[in-house]
Amino acid sequence: MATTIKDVAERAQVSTATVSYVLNGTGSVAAATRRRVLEAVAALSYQPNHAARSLRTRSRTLGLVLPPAPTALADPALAELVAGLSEGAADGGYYLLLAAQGARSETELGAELAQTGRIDGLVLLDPRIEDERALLLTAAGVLCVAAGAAGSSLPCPSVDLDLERGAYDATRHLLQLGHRRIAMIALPSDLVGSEPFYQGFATALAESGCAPDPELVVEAGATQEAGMEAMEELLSRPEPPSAVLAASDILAFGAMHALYDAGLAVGSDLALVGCGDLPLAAHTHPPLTTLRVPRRSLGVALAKRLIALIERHDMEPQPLLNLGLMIRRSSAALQS
Amino acid sequence: MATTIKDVAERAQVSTATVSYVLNGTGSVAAATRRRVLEAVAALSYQPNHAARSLRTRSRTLGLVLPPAPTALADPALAELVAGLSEGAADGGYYLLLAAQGARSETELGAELAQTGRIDGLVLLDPRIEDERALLLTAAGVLCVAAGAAGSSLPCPSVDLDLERGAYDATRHLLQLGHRRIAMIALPSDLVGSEPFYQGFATALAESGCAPDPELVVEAGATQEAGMEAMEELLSRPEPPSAVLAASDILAFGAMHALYDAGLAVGSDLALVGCGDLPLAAHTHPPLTTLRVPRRSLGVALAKRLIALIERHDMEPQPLLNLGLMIRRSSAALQS
DNA sequence: TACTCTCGCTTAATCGATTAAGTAAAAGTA
DNA sequence: TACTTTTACTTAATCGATTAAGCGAGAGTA
Repeated sequence: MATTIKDVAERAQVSTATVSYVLNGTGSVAAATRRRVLEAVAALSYQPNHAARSLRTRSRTLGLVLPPAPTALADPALAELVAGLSEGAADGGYYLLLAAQGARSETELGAELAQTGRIDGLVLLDPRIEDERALLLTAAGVLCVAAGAAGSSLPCPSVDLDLERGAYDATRHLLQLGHRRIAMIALPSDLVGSEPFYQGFATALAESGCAPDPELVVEAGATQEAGMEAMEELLSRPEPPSAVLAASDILAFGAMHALYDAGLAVGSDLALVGCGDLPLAAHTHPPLTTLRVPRRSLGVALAKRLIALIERHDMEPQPLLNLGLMIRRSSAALQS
Repeated sequence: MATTIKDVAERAQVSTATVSYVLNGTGSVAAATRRRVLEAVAALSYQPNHAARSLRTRSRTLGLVLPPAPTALADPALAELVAGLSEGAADGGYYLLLAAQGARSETELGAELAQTGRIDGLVLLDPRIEDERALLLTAAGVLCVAAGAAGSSLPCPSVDLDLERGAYDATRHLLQLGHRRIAMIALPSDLVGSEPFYQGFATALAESGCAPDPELVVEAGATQEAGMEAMEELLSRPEPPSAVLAASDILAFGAMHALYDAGLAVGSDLALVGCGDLPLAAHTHPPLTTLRVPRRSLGVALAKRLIALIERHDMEPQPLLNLGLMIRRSSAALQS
């Protein structure tokens, strides 16, 4: 039998209410009594029952709905984020509940988890502009935070990456290497991150006097195949680029593939920069220059933001998380 | 306000007990009444409160303690397994609770989660021989399953990979390519998987008449560095191997590094086979021949096994999960 | 002195489900 | 017919915590 608050109360010669007051720091308890209670707690190694507690209060659990079948390559990103989430949750005395999205939509699942009191709040990944999930869940009273991008008008708080600055830095890097015809392979434009990323790219170009050529900006999907096709498209331009910024590593991997097929050497013939710094990025040939996303920190920050929302703490607005440019051999100085 | 069983009872003109009987399929309820209840449930889109339910019964939650700071490279493996776990949990009406291991040991955390009724059972990864966690937790009455290897004498059930067969197949593959001096880089020998893996290796060699040379079997750690050092050691032998079987992809990556440093071409100068089929394995140069571990299925099977244990279902012993040999360019026919 | 507060506790209601025990009516049995 | 049994429910106890309400005793105030 697990020890209950009753056992503790008996041993400490007080009522269960007093034990609860001591443990929660509510109520007023004499120092001597408090000590007796704490001794009893320690002696019995008492841990309050979760169900009983959350029947009256919160469940102290954050939720995350896993994408139906994560692309193998995308996994490390998720894993790191999840690790961060559960770390941030733990710091605040929370746990992380993972739900596999089966037949039901993320929205339905999230709503159910919240309504049954299993979770106190939900983390939304890859938010989109006018994100339907965020709208419906927030309307249903489910607390949410999104892993977003600054300036997005989501109905819920978000923790934001400075994608604009990241793209700016990456583009500056290419400019400094002497490139002028710089292309961009973009993610679907309805992802909240797409706009700021493009902005950073465009700003850097504008500053150096070369306006972005619409011919050299291709919106792709999110898969490696999409990156490959986008690269092929860029290569078929009358004046192909000498450098390419891809909005994700996955897209960059696809682009590398297309370049390989075209007999072009990444690095020397064409500079390529990705975004994400997946583990794979350091191991391609040549290793991929890319923007490192602090995924673990992002996870931690998301958890903390959500907990603050749940507990109605005020929270100073969080700074944008910076992406660091990892310079590797896929981006080299312009030849010829 | 969330709708409760009381609301449903009122609307269906029955007592809350009847509603509970209908929903749980216990008790005997007239068809007409059952229909009225189900209608009310649907009309109010009622979902039983989790805390209240698990106060009387189980929490329908499986637990997993995350390693403190997962190696970046090892992550994709974990991610896929976790996806499988939560899928398997969902199939059985369970969810997956993730706990970040902070200062406290996995054993302590697991015991707490179980004792507070947050989880009904725990999944143990990378079990070792005489695994302390499994021993202590099982002794404390915490239900566990381990991702193990056949024949291991863990105090809890496990779902097993056929590592012996996998290593056998991989070694056969190398033998068929004409290799005779085949080395093995092993994982720490206290992991339950190490012994069967070596057995498979040794059996294949014995069958073809060449006994394993103790000089060519190196026990390494689990990191890439360990793999690199092990490979260096093998290369320093008077008669170095022409082929190497590494017990994990990570070790193989390290080995590739060492080979690269030694100026040897993987594939042509020396054949290399890994185990795990991490996403990275298909993208190394040359791509790594490796044993694919069905991580998702393993996760699903672990969840199902644990749920059976929790619900005291008898379960026919599960077959070993097979590893498939993914033949890539790192293993080629013996030169000269 | 008489009154009001505050302190330190206890009693008991409560959260929302499950389930043992009880009961009236219908069905089966002798 | 008179009984047992089964069916289809209801009532109320229960899980283990939190917390509002209550209550003496001692301190503070007029």
